[in-house]
Amino acid sequence: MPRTAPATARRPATRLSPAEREVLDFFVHMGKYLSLPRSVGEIYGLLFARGEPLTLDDLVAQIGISKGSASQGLRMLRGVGAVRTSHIPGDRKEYFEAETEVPALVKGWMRDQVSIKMERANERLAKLQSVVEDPASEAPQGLSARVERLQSWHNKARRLMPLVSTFLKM
Amino acid sequence: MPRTAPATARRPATRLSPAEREVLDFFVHMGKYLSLPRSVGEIYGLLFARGEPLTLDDLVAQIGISKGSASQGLRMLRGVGAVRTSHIPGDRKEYFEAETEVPALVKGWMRDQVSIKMERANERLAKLQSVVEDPASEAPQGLSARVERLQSWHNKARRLMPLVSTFLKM
DNA sequence: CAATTTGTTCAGTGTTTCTTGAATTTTCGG
DNA sequence: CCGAAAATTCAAGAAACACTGAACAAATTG
Repeated sequence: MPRTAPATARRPATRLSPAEREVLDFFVHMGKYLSLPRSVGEIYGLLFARGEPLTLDDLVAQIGISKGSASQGLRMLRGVGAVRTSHIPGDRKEYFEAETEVPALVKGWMRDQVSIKMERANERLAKLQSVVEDPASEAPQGLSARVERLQSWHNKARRLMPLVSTFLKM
Repeated sequence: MPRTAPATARRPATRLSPAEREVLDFFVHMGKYLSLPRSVGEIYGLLFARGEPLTLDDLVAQIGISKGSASQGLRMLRGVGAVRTSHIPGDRKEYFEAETEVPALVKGWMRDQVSIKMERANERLAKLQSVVEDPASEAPQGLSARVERLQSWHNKARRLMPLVSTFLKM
């Protein structure tokens, strides 16, 4: 019976310690809750585990992902402030380090994920409201009122955000 | 004669009013923020727009999705409390109605999405902590402290949840 | 209890999203 | 500036996810 490789074959990463494996795994799973690709969780996980700056090539070699994934994942992580970069004089490489301060992470996440989406939601809601109120749109009975209620709750949620931010930074 | 449909054919939904279309669209987009499949946004959208109970077949016909999708989407929506069911005496059909009260929606979402994930995260974190503290796991310098900090922030977030709930129900 | 209507399940298929790796661009030490 | 090293881009392939539709199960009715 020909032994077919399992569909979920893992890549040949250089050895990580059990503790490091566990950290990667942890962040991969947490990342799933935020719909982040596996590679992003792995990258942040390794940087978090090590606690010291690593180069892109380090990440590629140790995790066993492609340079492309590493590059894109790092850009994303830098974008939300989860990863910082630094340089060593006389060394051309870029060094990446995990931001492990939760308040900083929350701040970046609020800014880049939550606020933008709130803004978008607000625009869409305004558009919806105007369409619904146009008689030509043939809105069903009572829809206008329901949409209005949605709007008021949306505003409430917006007012809540700063509170959450404050709380998590205490 | 075998009529072949184009691969990306849109489904032939029966006519929805412009207002209804807009509502579907709105919830499809909001659903994306929560990684919900399009069909779920459409189903909730139509129920929200109409504001009255509809049958599964109504949804299938009006939105233009398959019975399978409708059934699964409705189960999910019922699961989080976004849709209620009812019956009409002497009618075999099941009727579905949107829960439009935001406090009720928040409650269901908290219970089914947030709390469960917090619980899972907590378990994983505990496991991570125990692995990291085991000398055999060869944890890098300082990792143990970082994980501990993570734990304390997690607890903080848990304490925040009831606050958010309360605020949104005011 | 057979016929009919309603709702569910799930294997197959289509679509979206992620990853890879080679080509390309950028960077900086010499 | 030049050349090699570092990083990015992106087309193609792989994997994950959603949708369909037909088979099935459950419920109701004549």
